[in-house]
Amino acid sequence: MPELPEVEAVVRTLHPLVQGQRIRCVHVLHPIAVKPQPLSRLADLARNRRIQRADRKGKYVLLRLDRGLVTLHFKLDGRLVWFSNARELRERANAQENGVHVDVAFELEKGVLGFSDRRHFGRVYAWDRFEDSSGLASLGIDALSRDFKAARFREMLAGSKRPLKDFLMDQTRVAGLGNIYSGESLWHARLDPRRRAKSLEPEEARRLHKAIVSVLARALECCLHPAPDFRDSQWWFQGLEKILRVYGREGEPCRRCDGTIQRIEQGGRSTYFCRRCQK
DNA sequence: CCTGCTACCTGATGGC
DNA sequence: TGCCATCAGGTAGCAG
Repeated sequence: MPELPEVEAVVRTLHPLVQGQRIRCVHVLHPIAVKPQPLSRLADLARNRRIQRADRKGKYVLLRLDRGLVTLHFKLDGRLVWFSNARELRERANAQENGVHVDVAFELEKGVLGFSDRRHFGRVYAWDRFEDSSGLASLGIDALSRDFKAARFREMLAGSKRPLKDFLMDQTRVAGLGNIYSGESLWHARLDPRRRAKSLEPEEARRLHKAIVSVLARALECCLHPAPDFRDSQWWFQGLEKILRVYGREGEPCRRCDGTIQRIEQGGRSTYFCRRCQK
């Protein structure tokens, strides 16, 4: 489950399900999901703790406990699943029939929250304090937060010679954009992804800031309708295609000019853009 | 400090 | 059909 809007939608759905609940038991069904932390670390920290709230920073989901916190990162394919009770978890988790892949499960007073990632890139970690997680502690300004302001963004751009696409993907500067929405934002701002960040004129920087904010807002709306449903194993975000202007459209016509969408590689990832109108 | 590259995994898809 | 190559919405860790 990829970028910031998807994670935000998940957290908004998750929060009312778990707030105030005590974690009765933690099951690590696929130990790779907690590596490299010691196997017992998660259960030791989380068992019998109460979840004060579920929230989000960048693409991380946080379960803030009455002591310590749990972080979940979905990487490319991770997701949440929900079971009514421990019995349903036992019967269905990683079962042949009617089975659901589950890596880690938190048995709550009411319901069971599961973390699932067949690809095993995703991770679930336990921390005493927020700052102990280097990934979390190094995150930059959250792209959906009020602190993400045009003036500040312009200063950050001015301090980097990296290509715009790489700059936007860097979570230590602006947290939340990934491969899809960084490319979409650059298309909306009519900027060439290969341009050096510091080469932007003030007006271009403002345009990019505005594009990021509006792309994320539209994507979040889309992710909330319909809202995530952790009970439905088929559930996934619907209708994202209709808001995407360039992603995955190599060889197809640009939606703004007579150009054709190209695919290039940047930092080992695919970038889609229109050479004709993105300058 | 900054940057670029690779590894980490599994599954879907398309060409032959 | 089978086999192989390529691709996938992310980040940590490492070398230079």
